[in-house]
Amino acid sequence: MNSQSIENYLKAIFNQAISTDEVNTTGIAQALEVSLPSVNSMVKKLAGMGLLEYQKYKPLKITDKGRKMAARIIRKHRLTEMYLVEKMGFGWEEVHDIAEQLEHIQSPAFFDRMDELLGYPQRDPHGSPIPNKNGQIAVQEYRPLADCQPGEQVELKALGHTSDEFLKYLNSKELALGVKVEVLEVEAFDRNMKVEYSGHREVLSALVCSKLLVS
Amino acid sequence: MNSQSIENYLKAIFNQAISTDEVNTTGIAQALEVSLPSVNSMVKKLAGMGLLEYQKYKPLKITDKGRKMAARIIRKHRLTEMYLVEKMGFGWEEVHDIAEQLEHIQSPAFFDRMDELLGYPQRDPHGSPIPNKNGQIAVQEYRPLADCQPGEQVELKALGHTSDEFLKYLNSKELALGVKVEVLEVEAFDRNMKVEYSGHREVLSALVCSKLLVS
DNA sequence: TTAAATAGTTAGAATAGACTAACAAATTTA
DNA sequence: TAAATTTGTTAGTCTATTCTAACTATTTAA
Ligand SMILES: [Mn+2]
Ligand SMILES: [Mn+2]
Ligand SMILES: [Mn+2]
Ligand SMILES: [Mn+2]
Repeated sequence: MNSQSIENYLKAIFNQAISTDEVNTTGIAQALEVSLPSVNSMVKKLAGMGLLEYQKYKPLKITDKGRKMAARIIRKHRLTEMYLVEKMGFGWEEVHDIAEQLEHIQSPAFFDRMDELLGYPQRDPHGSPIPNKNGQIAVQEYRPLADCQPGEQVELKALGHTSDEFLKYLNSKELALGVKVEVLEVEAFDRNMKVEYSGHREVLSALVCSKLLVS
Repeated sequence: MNSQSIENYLKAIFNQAISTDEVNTTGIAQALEVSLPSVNSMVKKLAGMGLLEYQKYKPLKITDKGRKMAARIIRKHRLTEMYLVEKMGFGWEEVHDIAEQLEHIQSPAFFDRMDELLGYPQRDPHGSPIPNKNGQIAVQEYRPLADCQPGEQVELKALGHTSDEFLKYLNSKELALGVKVEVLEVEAFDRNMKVEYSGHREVLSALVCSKLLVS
């Protein structure tokens, strides 16, 4: 059985591989808040387990085996988040830290039951795809709101960032998944957007718009 | 934050203290399937944390602080078992191993929500009392079926033993909590009991009768 | 294209938690 | 009560995971 440490490192490497492809040691150290040498020694261990390809001074490459294993942990994380929101009444800003722990529970039956009770959901409460039991994960086909033009009407589908603070900010603006958003104006200077959705009229910063994924 | 190891040792010591009062190192080693020296060194650590009183070669004594901390872990364990049975459809024989892991989750909100969704249950699926949030635990006021006399009518309230095998055995006999049992005969030689309950007529061994707690 | 800055590595040490081997105390049995 | 058995302790080792300090390779900038 893999330790929680191993699982957390692997997951962090997998997540960075999605966004940047070039995974570097420093990024993992920052994501996990550990020292560079800690990452270095764990990377060697993961490579020894066949989960990474590792060559000194080269960017890390996750193997298919590693990808699959990471996706299975992420599956548990996201099913848990969905369960906490849908079945236990938590807000989407409250569930990540709990899921961070529950993702290490060893009990296929426990997660299968969650999955079943939830009706086999495809996405977690933040719109991220839930990998299947084989560790396969759907690709995100959404684009950031920031890429939209004035006059476009789109639907909020997922988030590119899921910190508590951002989620609370979205709560305060009543921005939730499924909301239909119309782009009214884009400020050329700073790319702020004036938008309208469910009776609200708001100006959203470029930073926020880059984290709202729509279709 | 206490490690899972610390929590498991403390819980094992607390549990032995309930049944035997005289807690000895060997019993803990057997319960946790670790070596005697492992227990010895952990005992010293727990004593240093003020959770045990420890004197060389003397039986272990758990302190009030230790008792309270253990009860809070057991609260999480038993709430989890109840939740798994009541809200997720698991059988009472399936939940212990999952609860053994979930009891270490650090999230008061998670367990508070379980408690609330369950309607603040007093007992777990095996009839054991659920300690309250302050680490106080109700005393078991039930007696073993083995102490009953022929002609008595009693109700099955809790179990004195909760291994998977025993629970599956009870399933096979359709013996569940709440079942009304009448003692028909007691065999003087081996204390086997002939009993009747919900249309069944069975002979139960003395061992089984000693583990069925009734009132 | 050398110098500075950044990124990655190695060596060595600390802590937690487990173990075996050897021994000592306490208890049981003869 | 003396011997045998059981129980508990100590010493020393091992693995996992973390760290700091020192160093090296790579990348960026002057
Ligand atoms: Mn999350
Ligand atoms: Mn985690
Ligand atoms: Mn249990
Ligand atoms: Mn446990």
